[in-house]
Amino acid sequence: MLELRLVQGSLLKKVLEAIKDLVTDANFDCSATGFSLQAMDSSHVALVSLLLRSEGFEHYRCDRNISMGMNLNNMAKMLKCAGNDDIITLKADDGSDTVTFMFESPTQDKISDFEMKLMDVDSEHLGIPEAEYHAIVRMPSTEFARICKDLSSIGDTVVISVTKEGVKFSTSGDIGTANVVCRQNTTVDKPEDATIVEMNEPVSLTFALRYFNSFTKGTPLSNTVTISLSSELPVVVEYKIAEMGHLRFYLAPKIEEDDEEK
Amino acid sequence: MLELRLVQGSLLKKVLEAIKDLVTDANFDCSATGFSLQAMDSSHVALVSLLLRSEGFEHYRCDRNISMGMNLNNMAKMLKCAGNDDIITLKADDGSDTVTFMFESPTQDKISDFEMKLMDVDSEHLGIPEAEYHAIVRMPSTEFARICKDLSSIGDTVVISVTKEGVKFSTSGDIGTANVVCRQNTTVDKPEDATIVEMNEPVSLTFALRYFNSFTKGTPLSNTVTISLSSELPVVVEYKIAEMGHLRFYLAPKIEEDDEEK
DNA sequence: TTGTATTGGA
DNA sequence: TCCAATACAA
Repeated sequence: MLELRLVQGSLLKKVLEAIKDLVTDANFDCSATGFSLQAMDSSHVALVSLLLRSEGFEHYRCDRNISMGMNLNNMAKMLKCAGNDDIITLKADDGSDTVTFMFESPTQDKISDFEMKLMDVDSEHLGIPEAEYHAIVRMPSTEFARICKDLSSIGDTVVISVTKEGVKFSTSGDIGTANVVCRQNTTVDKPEDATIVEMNEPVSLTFALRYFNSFTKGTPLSNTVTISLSSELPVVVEYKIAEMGHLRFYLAPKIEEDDEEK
Repeated sequence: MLELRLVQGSLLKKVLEAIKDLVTDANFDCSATGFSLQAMDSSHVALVSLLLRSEGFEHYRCDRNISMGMNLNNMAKMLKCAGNDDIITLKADDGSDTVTFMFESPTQDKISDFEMKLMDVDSEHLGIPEAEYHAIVRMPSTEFARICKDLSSIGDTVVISVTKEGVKFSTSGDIGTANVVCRQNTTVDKPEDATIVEMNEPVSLTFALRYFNSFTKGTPLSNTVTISLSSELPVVVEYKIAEMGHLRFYLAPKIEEDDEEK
């Protein structure tokens, strides 16, 4: 028996909007610790990792560990039927091959339940080692999204270079080249507007922009985004989910010697 | 060496949005006087004329007259990467075949530079004689845009008739006919809401509506539009650019005896 | 709450 | 290619 009651149901809606374009099918893993997901994107290049800790739920009952395979597009379709202020309760009976989403309007005047078939999804649960990163950049999530979108109108790849002074995003394409420099900047009115660079070693890595533009679908989840970089390691783009956990995206850098795939 | 610093960068963004659909490639001409462009539309029927006077720039350095050929779609793409509050600086070194757009965010925390290749563009710099017009109509630019859009759902051509009382826009098509009359009207709260008709002689001219619907892309540049008409002369549709200059569109009237081109 | 920007559809 | 509906920002 599984029953998870999430008062701020919009969080789950946003999470699905953020990952459904990247991952089509995935297993949600429930344990006493929380509700989590780990999946490769459909092209098997990027990794998505979601954690919603049990403490973040108003009610969290998970009798035994369970893994539920879902089609994320279908799940997103159902969650779209929940109001943004609705309380969402996720239920599954032991041994059932379905999951039920219940939506309660704030006034309790409208109660909906949507039942969705579960599916078998191959899961390769990759252990992600905790790593020390050469550089960690925190910046407003909207600004990061804007930069990724702008640069992708010029080129296909982005070079992210971090120095003490700040972080530089560069690209080049047929019509020209572009560089966007964000200076470290902590003297802002609101702390979420700050751009903070923690750097142990300068680092400069190249990535495919199209994945970044998928990652930035996570923007509605948090005002800030954290980008962790080390040479040779996948970059981590993390959106904190208030009081509950995080949504993280991992993407391996392009190696210089790589030819452009076309 | 060329360096033009425009504090209100959104102006340049709007200018490019206004002309990029009409003209694909054009030469920007820089002289001590200002930054200007003159180009025929791709079907060689309408003429676009832009002037941004040097006094309107915060900093204007143009060592020698220079003509820079640009693909306006590519230039618009790059300018879209500037924030609306950004300061835009346009730079070109002597003899260089590229131009650089620099965008500074208001807080100076984000500095971007975009480099674009220049191109050779055939330019036929037509002298546009200053003319006396039979009638000059000034009206709210949004109203003019609305009329052009509305009429183009009925017919392909518009007859603009100016009398002392006001201006009439007429069209007819398969499904019927339409007349929109705007009366001279200066008793309004805001001066930009006025419709003013200066008329020496009544005039009635016919134009292809599709060009007018391109011209009205200039609407964001100014609250008012000025339409200058004389029989036998191209109409001038002018959007003033505050403190800097203007964007003008010229279109020859259809002659009554003309068959419909199709 | 309004106006604007973006996205999806015709 | 253009327009409408929607989502977002001011």
